Amino acid sequence: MFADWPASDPAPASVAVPATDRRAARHAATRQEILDAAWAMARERGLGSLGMRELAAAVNMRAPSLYQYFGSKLEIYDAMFREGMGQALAAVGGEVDRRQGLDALRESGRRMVEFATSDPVRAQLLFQRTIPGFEPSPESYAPAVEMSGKVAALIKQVGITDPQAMDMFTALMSGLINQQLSNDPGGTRWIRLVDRVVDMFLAEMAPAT
Amino acid sequence: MFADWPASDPAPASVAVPATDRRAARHAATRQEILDAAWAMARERGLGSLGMRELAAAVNMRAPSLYQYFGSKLEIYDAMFREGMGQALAAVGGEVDRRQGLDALRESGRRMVEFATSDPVRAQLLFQRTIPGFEPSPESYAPAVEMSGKVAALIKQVGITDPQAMDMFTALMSGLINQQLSNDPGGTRWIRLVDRVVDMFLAEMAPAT
DNA sequence: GTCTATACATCGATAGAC
DNA sequence: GTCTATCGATGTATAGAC
Repeated sequence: MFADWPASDPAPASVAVPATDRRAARHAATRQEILDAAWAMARERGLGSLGMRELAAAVNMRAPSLYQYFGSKLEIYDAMFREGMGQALAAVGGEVDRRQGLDALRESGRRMVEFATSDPVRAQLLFQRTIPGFEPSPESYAPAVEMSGKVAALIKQVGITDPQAMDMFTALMSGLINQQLSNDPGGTRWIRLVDRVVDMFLAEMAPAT
Repeated sequence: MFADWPASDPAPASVAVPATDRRAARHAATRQEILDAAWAMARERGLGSLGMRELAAAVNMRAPSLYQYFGSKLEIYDAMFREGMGQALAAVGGEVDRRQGLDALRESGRRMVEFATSDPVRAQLLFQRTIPGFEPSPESYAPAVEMSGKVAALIKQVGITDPQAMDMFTALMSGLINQQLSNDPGGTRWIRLVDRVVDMFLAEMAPAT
């Protein structure tokens, strides 16, 4: 179920794909090389400081050649977003599917916070809207919708019927992530509050449980 | 106490200030005009899309003239940050000083969330670190430290001694703000959860109260 | 002192040769 | 499919008009 967004996804419709399978595979491989280099560059010099010339140099190309693989710089961001959201879905949903009830909800919270804080640049791309002009395409955003559905199902599964529960839960996790990244990057000051916050949430939502 | 960061603050040391008071006043006024135009432009086209030529045109100047008032584009961002943080301190601290106990803490939470969500661009500048190369100067950041101290005092004042209380409270407010801005800009979907979240926080921290 | 014209390096992106 | 050359736009430095 989570294999729908593999790292080596073929190119989107906006870029022409060569006819033969051989060429298509090579094209996809080069595309992935560029993406990997883009992640490395973004982590080194900041997400907003991606430069086409420098990115091209990192994969032994000149800048114009990149446009054979991506229609624009924003399309590179979109591909990164798609990749990152797929990872988020896998990280939060995968293990959680094998647990039940409160344990699963607690684990999903832990994984959400750990996933987001373990890669600040990825979190900036996925959860803040910070690149001028960039908005993820619906296809790239799809995993986020699926993940949201999974969390909603978890909440319902533990017997919480409060319609505000989902919004509160996402806000709590988002707050921990935000503070951790903003005020203690690389540390654990807010990460270690996750279990306590989830328990606080449960006490508010399902006092009987 | 909050008048220390008036909107018409004199120019920082990095830009030469004219000798006479007359000229200094005119200089400060023009500086403020530029800042106001910068806020307007940022709200219209996005914080990261501030352009020097366009900003200059908005105040009937050419781009190089702006450098008489600000040493660089990042210095404009810094002045905006300073102004915004002053407003944050005034919004959160001002009224709260006149209340006491739980009421004051609740009100500070409300005001924090309302302040941040009422101007998304300002919130992006103050609370996300999103402009490539920009970091607020210590002088501009000072109101944030003072505000943080005020909230800590509020928490202590209601009898909460838990050392994690401050981190949890800021995370809760930050999460509401984050979700509101990201997923329902202009709406109230998370804003209206503030009181409930604060109560949940109080129940966790001071069950006896 | 204030503002401008000019210039320059760099950016994302395009055209066309090979 | 990759290149060189180039375009228009950007942030910014400088020289000089008034």
